[in-house]
Amino acid sequence: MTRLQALHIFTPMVERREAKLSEIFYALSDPTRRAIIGLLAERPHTVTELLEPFPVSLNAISKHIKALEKVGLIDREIKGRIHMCHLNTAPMNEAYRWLGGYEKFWSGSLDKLEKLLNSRAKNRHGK
Amino acid sequence: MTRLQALHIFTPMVERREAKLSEIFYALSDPTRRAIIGLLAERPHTVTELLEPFPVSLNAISKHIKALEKVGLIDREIKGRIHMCHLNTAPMNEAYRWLGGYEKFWSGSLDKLEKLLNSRAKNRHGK
DNA sequence: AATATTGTCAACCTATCGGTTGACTTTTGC
DNA sequence: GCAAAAGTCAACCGATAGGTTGACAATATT
Repeated sequence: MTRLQALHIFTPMVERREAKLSEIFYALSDPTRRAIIGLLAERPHTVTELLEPFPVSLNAISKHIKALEKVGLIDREIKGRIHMCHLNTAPMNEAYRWLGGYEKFWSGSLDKLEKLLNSRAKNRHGK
Repeated sequence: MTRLQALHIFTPMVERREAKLSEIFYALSDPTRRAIIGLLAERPHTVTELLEPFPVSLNAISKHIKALEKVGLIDREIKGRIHMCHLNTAPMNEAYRWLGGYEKFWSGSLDKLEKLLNSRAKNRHGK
């Protein structure tokens, strides 16, 4: 039983990280939300500025922003009635690293697989 | 109009790629499906083998497999009554590259973002 | 031939999602 | 002071997701 087969007896820590990963992937699964992220990658935007490109209501955008904020992809800076939205890519890093764990399959390089397996032990000391 | 603001006039090609990206992210947003992928990364599994670690019905797993198959993450090899499931990571590559487009934000190498990153967290050594 | 095994399909249930409209609060500008 | 502007909150709606149970088809086993 070396595999992660006992999903239901995951430790709370791993369980939480799994849940977080699910939320991040889900947040990124909506094209409007990804487009919002794209806009914020250029510069911070207000809510109405973020609304402008999309053929939906202000409320819909407000919800998307709230969803992105909840998973940490957006920081909100409130100044009077203006809500300035800033991109925070930190949560993406986790998803990126998860996918990166499978990079060996498409890179076609056995060296990379070796390197990955070797670096797995000391990975615990990262960050 | 340099930005991708006109989301609704995306070309069909880009539109399709966007849709595919949404599907992939969505497929990865479920912890059971990610765990299935983890198992298949070791070796191919039959449907019942994939069922074993999870406290759900066979039908539920069958649905997850079908979902993963639909987005191309699983190839099914049918031999008699046995359905052998193989992992196909190719679709992940697209999601990986999309996220990679934002790598600069957390790698801390872009001048425009130095300020933001510095204000948010202490500087880390480059890669 | 009879039975167990492997897996799908169909119907259903509940929860949630993304969208809407409408009412409301707070801030800003005239 | 008052109206416009910027957003949120609440309620609702149609679609869909993930789960279940039950029936079924097809292949192996005895």
